[in-house]
Amino acid sequence: MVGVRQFDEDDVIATALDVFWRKGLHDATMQDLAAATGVQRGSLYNAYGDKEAIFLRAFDQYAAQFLESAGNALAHRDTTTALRNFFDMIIVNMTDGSPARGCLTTRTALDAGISSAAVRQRVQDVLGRLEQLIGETLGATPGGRRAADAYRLARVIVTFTRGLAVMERAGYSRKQLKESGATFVDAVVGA
Amino acid sequence: MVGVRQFDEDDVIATALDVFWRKGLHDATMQDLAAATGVQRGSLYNAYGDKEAIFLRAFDQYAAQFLESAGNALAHRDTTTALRNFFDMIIVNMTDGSPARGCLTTRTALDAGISSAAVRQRVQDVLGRLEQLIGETLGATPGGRRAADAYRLARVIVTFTRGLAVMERAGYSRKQLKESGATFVDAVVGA
DNA sequence: GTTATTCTTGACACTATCGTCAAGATTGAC
DNA sequence: GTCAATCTTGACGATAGTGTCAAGAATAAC
Repeated sequence: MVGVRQFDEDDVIATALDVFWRKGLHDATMQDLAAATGVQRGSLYNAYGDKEAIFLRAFDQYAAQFLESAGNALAHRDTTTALRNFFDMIIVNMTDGSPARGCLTTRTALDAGISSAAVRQRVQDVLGRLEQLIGETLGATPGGRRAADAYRLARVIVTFTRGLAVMERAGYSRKQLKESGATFVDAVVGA
Repeated sequence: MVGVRQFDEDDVIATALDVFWRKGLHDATMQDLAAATGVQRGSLYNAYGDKEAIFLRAFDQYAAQFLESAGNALAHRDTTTALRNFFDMIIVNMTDGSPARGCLTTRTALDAGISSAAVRQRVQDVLGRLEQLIGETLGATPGGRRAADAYRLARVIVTFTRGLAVMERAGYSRKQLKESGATFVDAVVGA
């Protein structure tokens, strides 16, 4: 290696994630990324190819961290506690920052101008793995549900979390989201 | 009146609604609207001012029709039946067309590049009125819930419908959405 | 210290979109 | 048929974004 890269790639991706999280893939421009990272547009093109490539790296990092947090939150013997933790985590994740950043996965799923198969696939992967995690949690309950029921319910829970992300964008406060989350958990699992 | 308008305003708004529904406020361009309606860009600017004004008209029409459909679907004595009808309506609404158009309200709520207070307000209005409709339905059940419970649950139901809209965008089929809807209704109300 | 390689930089060409405007076309009212 | 108001049309300037490229800067290896 000669003529060495002037910036730390991990830093750039982490900063890019923040930009994409706030603006969305479509609305974040290369100029935004250049300004936020302090790396010139040309260098970014040279290093990564194009905006989508940067997004994919950032999203992968986000997804890994997100799924790990979800897994941790769900790691409780008591299903109700596990789900409460999980919802707390989800809601904090989307209401964090000022102004709040919302949920990147949901924003990306709704981003109109995305035809990229790679991006769609990532979104589906995150949701699928989340479903899996929750399904395992529900099925593993001592004297728990039948597997089919657990996974059907897991999908309902994932769907509800997506709904929370939309409500956050619509202007509902963290407190309101938490109340809905609690009501949901009581209604669905507590019963 | 002299120099009379060459197009039918209702037709234009209806066509514009279709364009916005498919592309979103941000991604639909005046050129798209001009091409779809057959009315030149300049004429649209002359008649409506700008894109947002057209969107607001189209969205109002959409919201009125949507809330009426919701009200009809919910108009059943039996709460469970009412909710089933409601979810059928919602899911058909978002999976209709090919390719499916998704949910306009949800898309608009997530649209990143929207700073317009007017637009945000419309989204909140639709969700608020929907909550109201569902709350009334739940509260009106013979021997029904306490009002506070009904409205808290109504918000959970609205949230879940938003989740369905996201899942549709993520690639879930009408059939899968209906299954989740049914599971949700059973879990939340059937219990 | 020289070299060869890689990165950085700023300018460039291209495309898309917005909103505006003057000139022309249209038509109801008289 | 003429007039006057309104609509339509196509062109314009401005802005913003994309991706590319040649020239220059930096540095690891020798």
